[in-house]
Amino acid sequence: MESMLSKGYEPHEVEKKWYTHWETNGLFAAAEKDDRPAYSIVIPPPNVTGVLHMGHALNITLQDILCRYRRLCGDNVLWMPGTDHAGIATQNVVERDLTASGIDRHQLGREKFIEKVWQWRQTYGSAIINQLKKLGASCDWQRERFTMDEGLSRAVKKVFVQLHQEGLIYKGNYIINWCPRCMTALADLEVEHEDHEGHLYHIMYPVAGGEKGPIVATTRPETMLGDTAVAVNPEDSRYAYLAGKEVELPLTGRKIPVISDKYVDMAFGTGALKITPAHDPNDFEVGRIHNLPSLKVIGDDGKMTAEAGKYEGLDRFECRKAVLKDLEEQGLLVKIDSHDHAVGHCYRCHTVVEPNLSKQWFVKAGPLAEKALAAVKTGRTKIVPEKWENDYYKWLENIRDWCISRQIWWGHQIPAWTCGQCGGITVAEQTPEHCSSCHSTDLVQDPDVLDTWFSSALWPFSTMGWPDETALLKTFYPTSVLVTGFDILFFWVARMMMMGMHFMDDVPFDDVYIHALVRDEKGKKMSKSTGNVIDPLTIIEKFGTDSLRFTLTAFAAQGRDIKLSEKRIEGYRNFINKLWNAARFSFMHIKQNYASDAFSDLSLPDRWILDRLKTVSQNMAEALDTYRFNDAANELYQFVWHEFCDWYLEFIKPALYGNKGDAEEQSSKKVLWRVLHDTLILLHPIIPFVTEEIWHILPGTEGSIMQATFPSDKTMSGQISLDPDAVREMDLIMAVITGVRNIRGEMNISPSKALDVLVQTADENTRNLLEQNREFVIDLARLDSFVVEPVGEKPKGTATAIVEQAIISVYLEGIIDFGQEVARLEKEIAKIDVEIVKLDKKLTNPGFVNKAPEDVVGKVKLQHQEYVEKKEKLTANLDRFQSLQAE
RNA sequence: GGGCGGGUAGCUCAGUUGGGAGAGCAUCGGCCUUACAAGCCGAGGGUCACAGGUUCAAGCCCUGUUCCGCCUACCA
Repeated sequence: MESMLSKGYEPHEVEKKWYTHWETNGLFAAAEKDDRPAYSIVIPPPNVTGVLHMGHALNITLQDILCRYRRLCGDNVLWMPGTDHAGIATQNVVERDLTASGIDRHQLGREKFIEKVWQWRQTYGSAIINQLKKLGASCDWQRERFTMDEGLSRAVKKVFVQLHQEGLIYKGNYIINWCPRCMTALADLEVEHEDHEGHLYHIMYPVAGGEKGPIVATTRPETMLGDTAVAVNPEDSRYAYLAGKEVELPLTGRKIPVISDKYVDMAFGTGALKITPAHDPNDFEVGRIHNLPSLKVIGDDGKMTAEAGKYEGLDRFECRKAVLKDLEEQGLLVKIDSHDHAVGHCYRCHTVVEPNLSKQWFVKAGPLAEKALAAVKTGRTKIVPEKWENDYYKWLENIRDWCISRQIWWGHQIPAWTCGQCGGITVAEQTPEHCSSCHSTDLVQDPDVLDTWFSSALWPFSTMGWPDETALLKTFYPTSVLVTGFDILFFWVARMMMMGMHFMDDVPFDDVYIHALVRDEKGKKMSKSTGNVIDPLTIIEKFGTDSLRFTLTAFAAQGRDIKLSEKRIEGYRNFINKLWNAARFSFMHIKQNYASDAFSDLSLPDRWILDRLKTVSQNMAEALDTYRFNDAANELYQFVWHEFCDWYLEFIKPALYGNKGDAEEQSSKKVLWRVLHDTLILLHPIIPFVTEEIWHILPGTEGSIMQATFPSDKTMSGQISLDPDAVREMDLIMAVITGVRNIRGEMNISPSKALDVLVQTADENTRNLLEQNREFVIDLARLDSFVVEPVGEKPKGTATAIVEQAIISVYLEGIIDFGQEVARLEKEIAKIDVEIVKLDKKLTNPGFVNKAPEDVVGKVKLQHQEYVEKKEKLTANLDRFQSLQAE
């Protein structure tokens, strides 16, 4: 069989084979009702038009690890998959496609356009899903959902109607963020602020009659055309003379009042503030209080309106230039200061957002936020790492109403109808026949659609069939954990909490695990425009999925971003290959099923590796239970490579080759089978493909490794117990071997040259231990002779290493120049001296000896003594060498 | 403006109640030892950003400084 196994692991065929196998055999399927404990995760639905990026890869890998792990633990696992309709993003994509063929969506009309988008989804919507599958995602694909599905749309309507009835959704005229390119309103969250070096323009507004008046300061001079007042602080003596007067608004000929409001900061700018209620949220508020008219001078298309007079039709930024030029000509532009300020951009197309007066729908967020806040404060839902809880609190405590209407076509159309007769609004789940106010049938549905995040907020329960009371909800809601990046903590997590508490009367998830962002090797956010993206699919093509998964897992430390480079992935690809080869080697010797064989005649390495296996299993479980993914990965890496491969396999080779007698051969084969078997299961959640492949070659396994049982006290059934004696004893044996190897390496002695070694120690236990395991030492240190004796005559012409109490002497006569050994010993002694000085300082400090806990003092004393003894032995040797040299 | 995170080996980062500074990669030396050169054996390398403080003891706790990153905000 081993001849069938290639020398290097080749992932591609293996991955395809097993993914198909898992899926067609229903191994990802959750049971709606079941006696097993339920474990559930809803996927953060990727945009239906999206392409897989590293963020997804990390996010999916971590969820898949948890799901596979919980299945191995015997849970009934539901991983609910699906996609998000991503209103603005998707509409933009399809529009761009139309534009390419010279069509405007308005030519097409709403219905045709939406049809086009559905077609688009039909064609490309499965792309992202297939990419998730390439990552090995073990989602229950039979249950895949889409936010525009019939069922989910029903949930959206029901939520909208109920919130409206409860007064938590309202329509009103307010300042909102407007993207002139997407031609839609945006929520506050959807605006990305960037610091810009801008200017603060000081403009003189003459008092009526042309005399000098107040000077206002603004960063957006074009908005002056929409000013309806100038405000000053009532306590500002500089402007007292203006109270109640009017000033002339330059370039317009309009007269506007000077009003007093203590909102104005006397210290900022000139202390006189222009008021533009239609284009600034603060001004809007001031205008409301003072009953000022609102004048909209910037249109929804970003061009100046008729209200802007001669500037009509100019782009807003062109208009800024024109206004400044005209003001300058009239001598009214007093001064220009440079001024840094934040400018809002659309998070979808990066156009500068315009605050605009507009009639929109809003969610009254306060009451919903309270419950969401309490759920985390009381610990009902735990956010991991905990530090994110603060951000969560802060945002919810200062939450503002949420603008949910979007002026696009792709999305859930708002279930509200305006009456052509009385103007009343009827909100209903089903298309109403009559106006709820005047009973007219002249009804037109609101053309706007809802914010995509409105429907994603319902995801944890809408995907499970809500508003019906389904078995799925009963079994799996609340979900066990939500795994996501911090960038959507507010967008999505907080809103799911609000909706979950309000409509399900319970949190949507017990835990929230917030993972890092994946960046490039320089720490920059990966983006297409910067061209620094590492494409997961390319990586998979090159290194295989398991390599990518293991890399991401090993770097998924809590609270820090992941800087990824190909070099790293290559390193973990080597690990996969190492595992593959260890298995290949094992299968040269394991030809039968040892599953039910009791252990007997265990050698020291056997006992040791079983102890390590058990410890690692426990650590692995603990790490995954607390979302310390990197710890889990590193623990396994260390164990597999540096304990199992580097030591255990080397130790048992002679036994496997039959050089140690039948009993030890059988014993080691049984243990090898068990360790390989359990290690594969431990690794499977992180690297599912290679483990499944090896699993099927391992004699005695049945079915998929997905159906195996995670190693625990139960499965180890008392056969494998912690064995601290074995660990201690092995540490000594390994130290002796390393001591000899060290001398060999430092002295440049060829590895093929077998050495003669003498170990002297007064400790009888150590002598017995070394005698009992002498074959191991001889094999791994490559010795010709190995003598163990009580301390006696010091040998001549040897290099020395000290392990615990034992003096290891390697005969060098005829091999090496003794001067080299002198240098080596001096170096070694110098190192020990540093340690002794450090420990001396502690022990001569009365504060330490008196105040430190006894065990700590004891430990230091012991350590000190050990170093001193070691030094004495090395020094004695050094002396002999020096005298030898002198001869 | 407010808040948060970070600064540990050449690089990327671990370091969970304060008690012997770690890993991977890179570097250097030696090896085709019949699972693996995507490998094996060994070695070197750190004033834990800086300055104070608490403590017998600080990478870890406190204060300040500095640099970097991010989030958030209606001072025009």
